[in-house]
Amino acid sequence: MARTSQTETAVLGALSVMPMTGYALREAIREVLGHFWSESFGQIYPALAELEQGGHVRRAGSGRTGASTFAITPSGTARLKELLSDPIRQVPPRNGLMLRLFFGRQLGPQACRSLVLDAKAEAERQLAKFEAIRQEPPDEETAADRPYWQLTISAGEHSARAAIDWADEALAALDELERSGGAPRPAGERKTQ
Amino acid sequence: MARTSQTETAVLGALSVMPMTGYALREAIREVLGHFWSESFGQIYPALAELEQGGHVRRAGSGRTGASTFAITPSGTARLKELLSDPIRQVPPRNGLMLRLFFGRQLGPQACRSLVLDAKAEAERQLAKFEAIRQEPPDEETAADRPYWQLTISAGEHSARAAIDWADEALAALDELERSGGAPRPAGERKTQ
DNA sequence: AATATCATGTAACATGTTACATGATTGG
DNA sequence: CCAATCATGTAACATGTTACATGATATT
Repeated sequence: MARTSQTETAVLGALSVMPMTGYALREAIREVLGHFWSESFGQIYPALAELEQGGHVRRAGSGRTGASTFAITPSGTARLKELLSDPIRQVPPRNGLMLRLFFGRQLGPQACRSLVLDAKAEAERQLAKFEAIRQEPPDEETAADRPYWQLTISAGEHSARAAIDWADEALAALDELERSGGAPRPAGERKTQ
Repeated sequence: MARTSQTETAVLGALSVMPMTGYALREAIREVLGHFWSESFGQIYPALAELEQGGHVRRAGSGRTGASTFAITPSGTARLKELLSDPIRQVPPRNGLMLRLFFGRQLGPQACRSLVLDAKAEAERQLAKFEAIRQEPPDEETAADRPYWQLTISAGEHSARAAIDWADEALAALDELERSGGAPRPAGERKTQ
C-alpha cells in the first residue's frame, strides 16, 4: 500500500495535535504548515476515507449535521510514528526563479534585477511572518509540541535571511554586469548553421 | 497550449547554450541545473517533439544513425524569451524534513537529531560542490552566460550555509530539550559520541 | 564477443490541483 | 432571507516518474 503516504503523514500528524474536520485540516495545514507543506481537498478527503477504513482515524460525533470531526486512534498514532520514521522522499527540485536567472542572459540584467527584487520582497514578508509567529503567546494544550514547531520556524527564518542576503549580492552583481556594459539588450548573435 | 511550458523552458534554455541530443539534454540538466531543476526522459522527448512541430527546434544531422542533435531556431529563441518572462509558477512546498520535525514529538529528540545531522551533512556536501564549481576555469564559449550562472551558484551557497547554521542551532535545541527531560521515548539507546 | 554507454521513445502508474456539485450553518 | 463561510466529496485534468522496449556505438 503506502499509497498517499505523504498526505497520510500530514493528516495523521495534524490530528495527533487535535481532532478536527476535513475542512479544518486543510485550513490548519495551510496556516500552520504552509511554509513547508500543502495539501488540497482532493487529497485530504480520500486520505481520510482510507485512514478510516484502516482504523487509523474515526469519526467523532459533531455539532453539525453533515460534518464529522475526525480523531486519531491508537492504531493511527502507531502508523504516524511509522510514517515519520520512513526515509524522507526528496522532491525533485523545480525553482522557477533560478531557471530564469540561469538563462538570464536572454532577459538582460534589468529584467533579472526585477525578479530578484520580487524574491527579496517575498523573503522579507516571510521573515516578518516568522518573527510574528515566534512571538505568539504559549498555549497550554500544545506546549509539548512547541519546541519542535520552533525548529521549523527557525529553519524558515534562516532560509529567508539567506534569501535576502543573496538578493543583495545578486543585485550588486547585476548592476556591475550592466555597468560593465554587457549587452543592454541581449546580443542577437548570428550563428548561421 | 502552454502545456509542458516548464519543461519547454528548460529544454529551450539548454539548447540556447549549445545544440545537443535529447539524451545529452537530460545529462546537462541533471549536472548543470541539478541543484534547482530536474527533468526526466518522459518529459524531455515529448517536449522536443512538440517544440519541433512548432518550429522552435530543428534536428541537425548527427554522427550516429539513430541520434539527432537538436538546435534552437530563431523562433525558438523568441519563444524562450517569452517563457522566461512568464510569471514564475510556485510549486506548492513539500519539505519532508520539516514535516517530520514539526511532528517530532512523536519521534523524540534522538531521532530528530539524526534527521538534522543528515540534513547538515547533505548541506555540507552541496556547499563543497558549489565551491568547486565556482573555481572551474572560464570557458570562451559560455563566457556571456557565466555571470548569470554564478547567481544561481551563489544562491545555492547561501542556502547551504543557512541550512548548516540552522542545523547547529537545531541540534543545540534538541539537546536542551532532551536534557530538560521533555517527553522521552523509551530510553533505550544511549548516544556514544 | 561481451559489456557499457548512448540514444529514442512509450506506456503504466503515481501524484496532485482545479473546478464543480451539493448542501448546512451562521451572521447581518 | 441572503450572503458568506463551513463542509464533503468527485471528476477531469495536468504533471511527472519509472520501467520497459528497442537498437546503435564504443570499449575491452
